[in-house]
Amino acid sequence: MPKRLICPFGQNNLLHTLSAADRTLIEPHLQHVDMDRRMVMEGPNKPVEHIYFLKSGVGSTVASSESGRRIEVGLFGCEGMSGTSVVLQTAHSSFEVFMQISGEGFAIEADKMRGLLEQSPSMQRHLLRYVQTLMTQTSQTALSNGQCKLEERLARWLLMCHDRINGDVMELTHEFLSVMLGVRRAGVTVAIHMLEGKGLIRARRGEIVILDREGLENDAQNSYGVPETEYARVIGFDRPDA
Amino acid sequence: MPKRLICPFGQNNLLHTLSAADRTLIEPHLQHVDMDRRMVMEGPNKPVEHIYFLKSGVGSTVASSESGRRIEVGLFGCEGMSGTSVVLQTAHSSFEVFMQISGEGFAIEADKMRGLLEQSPSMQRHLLRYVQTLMTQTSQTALSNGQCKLEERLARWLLMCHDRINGDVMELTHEFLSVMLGVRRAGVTVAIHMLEGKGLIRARRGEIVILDREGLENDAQNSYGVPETEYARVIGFDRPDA
DNA sequence: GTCTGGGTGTACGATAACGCACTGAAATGG
DNA sequence: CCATTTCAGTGCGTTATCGTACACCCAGAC
Repeated sequence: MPKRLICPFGQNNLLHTLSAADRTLIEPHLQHVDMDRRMVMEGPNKPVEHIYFLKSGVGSTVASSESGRRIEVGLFGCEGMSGTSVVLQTAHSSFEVFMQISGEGFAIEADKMRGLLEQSPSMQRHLLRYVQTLMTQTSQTALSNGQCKLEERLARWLLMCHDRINGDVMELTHEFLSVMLGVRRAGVTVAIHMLEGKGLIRARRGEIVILDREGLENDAQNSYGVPETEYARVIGFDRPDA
Repeated sequence: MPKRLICPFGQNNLLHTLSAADRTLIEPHLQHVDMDRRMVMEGPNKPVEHIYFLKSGVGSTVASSESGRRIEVGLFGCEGMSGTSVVLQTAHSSFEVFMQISGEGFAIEADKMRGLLEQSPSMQRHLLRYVQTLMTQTSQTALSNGQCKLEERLARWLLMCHDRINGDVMELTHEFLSVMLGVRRAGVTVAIHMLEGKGLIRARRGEIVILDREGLENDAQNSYGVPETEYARVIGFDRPDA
């Protein structure tokens, strides 16, 4: 049976799972925004100005070193948010966070968010618990980067992305994936052919379609699943209202 | 000029940098403990029972997947603490956390810690800011695992460990390092010889001595330094008292 | 229609690690 | 002191990925 993060597409699950009181508190401050591909939500060593809760689309957190190496360390969609450093009470982010796949979301000013966190311990608690799942995700990424073959890492990435989109079609170029995974573009092409050869995906120009999700999970060799399970446990998908 | 996390050896810097009021609050609950190598501070999918603030020694956070792959995703000494999932308001940890290099520390029961966090927003804020530096560390580990050669990763690891010990001598076996870095034991042996050949370290049976810290930082090619700088900024090393 | 550029397929030698296996040296413990 | 265990050094064929390079294909622009 396939595991999967059941993302309530078209609404943000972090907001959805807030208590009624907290939702009432935050809603007046949320502005609807279109989030286009490549839109930058925060930048390294810059103060976070806005926090974004996605309703659709996928965002990516990329770490970099002074020597210009880059790699994706986190990914989120309608289950998550940007701006976790505000939740952790530091103004700055060490990472670049930007949109990978266009979508829509809600923005809130960082200062307002800080005020709400102070005002509502339950909201703070909720978002802190989300941060924990993010840490788990990043840790599993570190594990994956250190121990898995490219094919496996690609399978994992596609699964995580698939969880966060509506349907089975993703608009992605090999070039783009190579940046996320921190490998050669040509390497991605080969890995994609492997997965395609096994009938797990279909690749077209600028597009990858998931054909066999369960097969992909198998191929990912358990490098998928840990943060997803944790998310279901610590956040869940139901409104807490009685 | 070498960068370096200046760890106030022999006391815990997170406790040291608390406000006087918060120190008064937490001190009655702290129990002094000897922390031997291999001592387990928390285990995967188990509730955290105690939180440890190290005064000396080094602890390690290891992520694992169902298929048994393991790799270190974080490391801390007298600058940090275990049990961050309590700070993030989830009872459980996804990781195994254990001592790598024996030392001493303070233990506090998880429930008491939760109470203190609720009671003192400033203490919570302080520890949350520490969590942010940990996230940065894990992210840089993910970057390092994905993009750097073994020699570079080893240099980074040795630097991080060096920051957290007193002096330049570390008791470590190749076997042990191979687990931390997620590579073959024989690979570690070769990498150590590289660094030794450059005169950066000296290796004996079960022991590595740092000879040229600045040279090591050079060798690590900027894969060292980001979380260390962030720690200095968000936590610092001075008491906040006026 | 042709041009142009982004995206993809492919090749090939080089390199970093791997898995495995065996040896020897140093510590430990009766 | 000798037996045992732990740790380190080394070799060798194999594999994954790299760097680089080039040709092709498709979509939109002119």
